[in-house]
Amino acid sequence: MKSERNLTLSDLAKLAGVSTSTASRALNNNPVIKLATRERIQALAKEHNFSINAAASRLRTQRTNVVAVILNLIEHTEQSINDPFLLKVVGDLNQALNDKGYELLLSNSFMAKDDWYNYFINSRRADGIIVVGQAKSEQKAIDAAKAGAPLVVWGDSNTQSNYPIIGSNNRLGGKLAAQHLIENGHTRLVFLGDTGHAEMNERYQGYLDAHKAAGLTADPTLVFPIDLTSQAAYNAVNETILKRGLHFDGIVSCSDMVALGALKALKERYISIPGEVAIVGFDDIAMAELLHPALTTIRQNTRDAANKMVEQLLNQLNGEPAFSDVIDIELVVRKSSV
Amino acid sequence: MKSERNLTLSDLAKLAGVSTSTASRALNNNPVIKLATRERIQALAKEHNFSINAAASRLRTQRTNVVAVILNLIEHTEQSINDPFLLKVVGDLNQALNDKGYELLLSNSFMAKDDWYNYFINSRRADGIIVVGQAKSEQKAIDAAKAGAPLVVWGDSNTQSNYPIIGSNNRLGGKLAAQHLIENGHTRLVFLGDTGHAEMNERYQGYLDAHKAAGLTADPTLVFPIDLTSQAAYNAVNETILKRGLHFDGIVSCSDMVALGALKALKERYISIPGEVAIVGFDDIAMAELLHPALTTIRQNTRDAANKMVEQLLNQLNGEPAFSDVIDIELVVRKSSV
DNA sequence: TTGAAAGCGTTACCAT
DNA sequence: ATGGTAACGCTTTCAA
Repeated sequence: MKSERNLTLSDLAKLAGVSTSTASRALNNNPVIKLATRERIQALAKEHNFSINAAASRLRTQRTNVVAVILNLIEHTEQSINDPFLLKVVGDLNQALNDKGYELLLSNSFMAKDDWYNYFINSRRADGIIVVGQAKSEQKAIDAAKAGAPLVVWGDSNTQSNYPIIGSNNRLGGKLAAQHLIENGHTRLVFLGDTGHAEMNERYQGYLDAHKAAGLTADPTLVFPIDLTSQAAYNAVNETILKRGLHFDGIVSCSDMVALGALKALKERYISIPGEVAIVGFDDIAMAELLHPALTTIRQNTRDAANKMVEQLLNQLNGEPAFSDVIDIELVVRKSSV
Repeated sequence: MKSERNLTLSDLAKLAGVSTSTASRALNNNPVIKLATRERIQALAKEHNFSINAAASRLRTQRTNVVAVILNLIEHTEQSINDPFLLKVVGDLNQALNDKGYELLLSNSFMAKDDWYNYFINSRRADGIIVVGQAKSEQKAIDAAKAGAPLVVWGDSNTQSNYPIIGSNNRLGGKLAAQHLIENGHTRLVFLGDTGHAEMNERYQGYLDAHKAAGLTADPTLVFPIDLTSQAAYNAVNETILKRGLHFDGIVSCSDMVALGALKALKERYISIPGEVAIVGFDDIAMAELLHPALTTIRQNTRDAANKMVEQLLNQLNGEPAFSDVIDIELVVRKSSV
């Protein structure tokens, strides 16, 4: 109930007839305390609904057991916050962090103060930072890492950086997507994505790899450097068809949401999929298999990625070296391409 | 840099040639301190990258300025974590909380320990709790509120409870959806949603209201009490058509994701939409307007809802009374129904 | 308008 | 195996 003053550790110790030190050790399962004593005190704590005061504990230990997760949204495209892929990553991170005894403080790049190191780490709000989404400018992450913030970024792991980056094998993903379309007889492939963005550029390189491997030359006018939103994709596909007619027969998209926008533009014009235009997405969000036609896509293993990000962050917290790493991806073939 | 010991408030005070008290007041913009002094010290803090130690501050003030947001997922349907609607709500809550100077600690009902009051409030991890998604059982919320946790729940605001519930006008939503279909000549309306769930039942009541208002009698065999997932909807629609043929001409869905599953089942059978079957969703997630056909739906104003939830939570934190409240909804007509 | 000092509740060092 | 005690860094009461 609200009224009764909160039990403190020393109150609990008194109830148990031991010192505060012993009570503290008992609750932390310190083996130096006799097992019987430990169990007795833990039971007493439960009985009295006692919880360690996290603020005091954090002040004393200088650790919070909290990790700040920053969604690095791209300015001016508020859409990206609606991308289901992000939620999946956040959900998996929450799971992975909880498994290791950490909690997740959610933030995003619009709201987080500029100085991530000071705001989260120096102020002891969190022990480390995980950034989801490599924006075009990574200055804040670079600064934070330079200041000494334990930090892991989701993004393109080939990028040179002073912090570990975990990400999918984007180049392979782009290659698998284009290769799949080429093998099914589509050769004029639109690339829907901004090659100025590190991850997207990797996918584009993979797209080029596939062309080269097939002895084809990619047409640079088929690259549409759009924002990562359905709306942008819809507009881009509409415009190019208006201007040049149906001058392509396949689309490699940088996300499933982007593919969705493209799909809509095509369907509105009664262009048959995959007959006239085949399309491949990226991410494999839940919705992909529910579209009509179901969307062929490159699945990113977010569970695995989340675990690896947390692992590399914990390495830093423990003073061990941490490294960038690549996550396997796989092509999931559905009706939009065959 | 990592090596240099952290500046404390008293260090900063020394640098400024004032007492710790003065420095503390200056950083908190306490008007009792001369403006010039305040500005001088704030500038000094910025210059030295000083940040108040949140742990110490929280211990001393007994406030965290953190709110725990718990995603109350329904066991056994892991899909719900993928519902984009949830991310939207979380994003808006983050925004609303930040506007009021609070941070968002993310949790979900699988991971949050059973005893929310103890874990979040008693332990001073957070000042209050916002629960998103009224599961069928609200026992944890009831217990937390009984224990004195400042608590607000997103759900059906008509439910009797010992805590404020903010939610959409679900009954009106259900009515608008059914009414819209009826007005467009559809009279055998499937209701896709579990009426054992408070919010869904309200929508169902609205669905019944619309029938009554039109002088129609709803057919109880058209109610499919499915889980809130696309897959469940897909299966339910497939099965009923297999068993009974196309014995309905409209669908009122309990979420856009559910509508998506239904849509897929219909399209696979080449049933024309909205010609043979018209369909209305619920939520208005970003994807709704991008489906083909674009999905008519009931828009939930999550921004407004987030602000109201935060408002009612702050009321409790300030010892003021807090109340349940209803959020306006609106019918958004698109191609899936006309 | 400013300063001194107590105290928030824990943990960990040093004793025993 | 357990206890005494200092210290973590801040805010706030009281005094000047």
